[in-house]
Amino acid sequence: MLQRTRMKRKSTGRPAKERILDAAEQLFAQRGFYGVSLRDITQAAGVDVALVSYHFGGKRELFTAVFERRAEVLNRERLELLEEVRRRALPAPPSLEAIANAFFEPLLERSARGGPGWKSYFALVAYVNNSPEFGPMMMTRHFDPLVDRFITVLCEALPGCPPREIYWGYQFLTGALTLTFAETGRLDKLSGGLCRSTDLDSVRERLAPYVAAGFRALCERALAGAPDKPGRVGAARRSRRRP
Amino acid sequence: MLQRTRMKRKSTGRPAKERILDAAEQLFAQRGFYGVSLRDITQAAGVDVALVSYHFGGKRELFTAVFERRAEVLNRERLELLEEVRRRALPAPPSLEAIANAFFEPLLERSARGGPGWKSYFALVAYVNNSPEFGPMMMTRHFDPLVDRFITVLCEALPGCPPREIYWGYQFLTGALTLTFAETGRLDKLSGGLCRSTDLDSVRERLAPYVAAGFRALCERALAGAPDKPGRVGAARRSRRRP
DNA sequence: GAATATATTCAACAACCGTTGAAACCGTCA
DNA sequence: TGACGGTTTCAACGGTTGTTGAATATATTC
Repeated sequence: MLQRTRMKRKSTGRPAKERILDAAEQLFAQRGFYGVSLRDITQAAGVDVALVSYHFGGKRELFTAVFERRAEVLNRERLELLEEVRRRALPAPPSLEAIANAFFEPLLERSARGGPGWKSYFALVAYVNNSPEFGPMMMTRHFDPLVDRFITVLCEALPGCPPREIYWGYQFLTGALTLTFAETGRLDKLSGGLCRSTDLDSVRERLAPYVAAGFRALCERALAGAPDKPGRVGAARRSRRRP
Repeated sequence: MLQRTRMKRKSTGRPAKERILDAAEQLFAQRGFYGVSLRDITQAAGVDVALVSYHFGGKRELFTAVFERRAEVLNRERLELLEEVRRRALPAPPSLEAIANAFFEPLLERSARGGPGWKSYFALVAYVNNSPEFGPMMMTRHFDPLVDRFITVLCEALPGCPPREIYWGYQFLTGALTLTFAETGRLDKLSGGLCRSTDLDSVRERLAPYVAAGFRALCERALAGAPDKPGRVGAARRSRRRP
């Protein structure tokens, strides 16, 4: 009677929806949104293509679902750590090192010891953060409240420092962190094996002192009388403190 | 006799090969390698699709051609500036600020005042540098000799500093620079207009002090007896300077 | 001006893309 | 058992992808 025999379903324990998210997480992190097809993803997940439309609605929605899955738990943890650091230092503001550490320590910890999914996730965040197309919308939507809070605490820790300097310092910090999470392996080649970009413990030890010193330098530069528009080096010195 | 009438060619002065490179530069920078089709590019260039295969061989080769076009002139200029900075400081090594400045000043200058092509190009380099797929190969091939030279000079400027620290400091520096060139506009939103990510003069003034202070902090941390594996914070302090 | 080399156009190719609808499978509760 | 709702499979859709070959147009050379 011409009945078709269907493939038995894979049924590898984990529900299909999460298998899709896992596979998409890894592939999107490796090759970006456009570099991966739904068939790449569903094949890696051992699942039919149509399930993406069924469970998520479309490719775009799958992409944001992957991005959102781990964002909230992460933000909560980082915020709690920041407030704890703040409480411990009372009545003084916490050190810049402690603030910076609260910012990226939960990320480095999970990337190093949270399993391969987390590692892919941070590479994906690095991709999104650097993307002119996805970056502004997705990062802003999910991470801005947290970043605002960090900026506020940084301002308290650097009294008298113009907020503009804090924002630029944060920009440099997040850039350094982003490239680290991209884990392109370039540092390994460059250093001839002296540094391994997967060695997140090395990052953990160094990033906080690095950016803390950077913040202080920015603050000093601003307070020590850098004019609004220094132009060339000579002109800057000349126009300062006109008698 | 059924002769087909052909479209007259566009002939907008500039040769087709360079028009393709220009359009590809802008579009690849915006949406990455996979986010742009050859038809997007050739349509923006006002040129037939088949010309890509004819002039470059294929999409991949076009991508690398775009990347290579401005790399050499850039490297030469940066290297000359570095050697000039070095010469001027003799017999002492140049300051960290001067070295860092020589590293990114030619980039910022051309991005700000070199025309839209240059601006797109640096966004493209940011994309490549953060890409796990293209980054290691393309960056290494075109920029490693230059970076090696900069690392050497940095080591001279920080005598006694373990080279490992220099490499990590360079990693953070290039990460901050990369995110800046991506120009996602996120900093603008975050700061409520207080900072503009397109304001490369602000970057120029701040990046050198920031990273120079960071390098010094890394060096001090290494020399001040940071153990090889500090583990947790408490353990690190306890094991230092055992009597 | 004819011959030649280079450049560009056009049409088509097979492969792949995201998405869809209908059918089949599955466990659950009545 | 039978009906039912949530999942999954299958096949197909129209559109787009990178690439190719032949025909045509333009420039160069003798």
